[in-house]
Amino acid sequence: MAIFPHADHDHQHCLETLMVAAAQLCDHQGLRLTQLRRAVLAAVAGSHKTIGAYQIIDELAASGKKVAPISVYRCLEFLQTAGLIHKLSSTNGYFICRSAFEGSKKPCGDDLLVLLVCQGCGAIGEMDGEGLSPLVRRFADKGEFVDQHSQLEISGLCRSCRKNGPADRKSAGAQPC
Amino acid sequence: MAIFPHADHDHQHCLETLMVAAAQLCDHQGLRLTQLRRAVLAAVAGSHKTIGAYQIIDELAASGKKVAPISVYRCLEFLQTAGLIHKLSSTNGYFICRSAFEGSKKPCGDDLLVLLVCQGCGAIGEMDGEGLSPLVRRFADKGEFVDQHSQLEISGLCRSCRKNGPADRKSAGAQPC
DNA sequence: TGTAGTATTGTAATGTTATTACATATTCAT
DNA sequence: ATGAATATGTAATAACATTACAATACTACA
Repeated sequence: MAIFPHADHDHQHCLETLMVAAAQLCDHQGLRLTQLRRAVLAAVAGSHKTIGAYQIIDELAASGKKVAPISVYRCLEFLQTAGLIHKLSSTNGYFICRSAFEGSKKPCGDDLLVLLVCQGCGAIGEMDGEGLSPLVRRFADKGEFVDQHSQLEISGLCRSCRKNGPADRKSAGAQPC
Repeated sequence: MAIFPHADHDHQHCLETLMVAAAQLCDHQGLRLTQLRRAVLAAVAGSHKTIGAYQIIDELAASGKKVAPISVYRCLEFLQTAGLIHKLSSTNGYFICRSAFEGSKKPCGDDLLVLLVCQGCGAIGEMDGEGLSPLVRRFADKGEFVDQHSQLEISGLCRSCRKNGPADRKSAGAQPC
């Protein structure tokens, strides 16, 4: 899969892969992927962009399921711990872990994330942090610091937003990018 | 200056250096460091940790100056643009730019930040991102992405928090670390 | 199977962070 | 002085997140 999926990719397929992988992953870890958690996961997995907690609430409400904020936050925390989703702290948005989307059976350690964040369409490209790890350790050493978790957020423009120009970008909310 | 200043360093000196440097810097850039902006800057500069917008409001109120949230946010945005402060997105906290604390006369480009964030005492160590820049470009290239701004947040424990152990850390709010 | 213990979800209220919209006041250049 | 631009004030509200406690649903094991 490309780091930024094409606008016309088969997202239904992404979703199916994810749900199967998530079930397996939770099973192996002895975690319970309940109905509510599944619903929240599906909402987050609706696109390759971030989604806010209250947007999730709205989506669930739209499909007839009324859930309180706290319930959604509890699910989000569970899913983060399980390694199925991540949080983009600069926007308080949640998004699916790439390795989960790709059907990985192993939980994604989130101790080193590298994220490309498109300012045009909001798409998130998650990359493996190869090469970054030693650098992080070097930074930490310099500060006599012991690192536990790192996140590199790179903001910019993805290919299609660069091509389409600023005019097109604003309306990009609907497309998967 | 060490990346994490010692608990017993002369913080008054930090403050004075900062205020002089800030005035010069704004002057050179044709920016107006008004009284309100100065007050907000001073509040942020009260420590080498992050401070929340509403904490700033409280501090100003305590010294007799009642300010609305929006005013503080406007100042914070100004100060960020001027390169005097940064925001730690994972905690929505604001902190003084290291180069401003050190009296630099040039605005700090904030297109590449490397931050050590101590989970014990909340101190922020800002490092120059030497060595990271090419890596960021490599990550971006891989995703056919054009990067504009990057922030690497490294969470962990600073030296003194590691030494003092968990018991001591909770109460660390008062000391400059 | 019953039951105790753990995990999950529900309910209600509230806390925290940030923005919109519009009015007023201050500063700058001429 | 005056108009334009910049900065701040006022009020309301939006957006994000948590606390405290009650009820329900699973799991293990006698």
